[in-house]
Amino acid sequence: MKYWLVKTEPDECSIDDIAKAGDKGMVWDGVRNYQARNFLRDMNVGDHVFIYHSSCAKVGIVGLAEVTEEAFVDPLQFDPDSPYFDAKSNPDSPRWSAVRLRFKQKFQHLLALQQLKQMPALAANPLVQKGSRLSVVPFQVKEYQAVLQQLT
DNA sequence: GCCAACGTTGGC
DNA sequence: GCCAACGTTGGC
Repeated sequence: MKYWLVKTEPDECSIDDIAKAGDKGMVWDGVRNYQARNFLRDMNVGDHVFIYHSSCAKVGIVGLAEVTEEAFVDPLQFDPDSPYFDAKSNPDSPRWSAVRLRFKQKFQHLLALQQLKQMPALAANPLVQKGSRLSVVPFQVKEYQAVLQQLT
């Protein structure tokens, strides 16, 4: 099993929205960065995924989800009405992928970016590095465990 | 709203 | 292949 973190703007899709989606989970689409896409494609069913709220008042890790469907073609890239439409994506070899995520839990407290930056276990993680804009971030087992420990 | 840092595009 | 210009991300 692998561990990840995905960023989301709570105005668009918050941890509560993921919770509301229930057991069917929700399609995690709209990723338009190659490095992030490649990480999406590395996800396997059962992997754990931290949910991180970005571009908002309370930035940080808010909950946990799991992968319920491995990478498939992101439909929005072929939808001209979508902000995620990509005219240059070839249907014979689609550029962008999506996964399906299902809610596991919402943490009682936010683990703020400020706190994450102070954790030695996360020092090497792209999430806390200056200028990093990666929206899908891999977590090492020890990084994952350190986050969970910080939450208890 | 500001702006630093980054990724992508496209001319050459 | 270089690199300037541009658009986007995301913390503050």
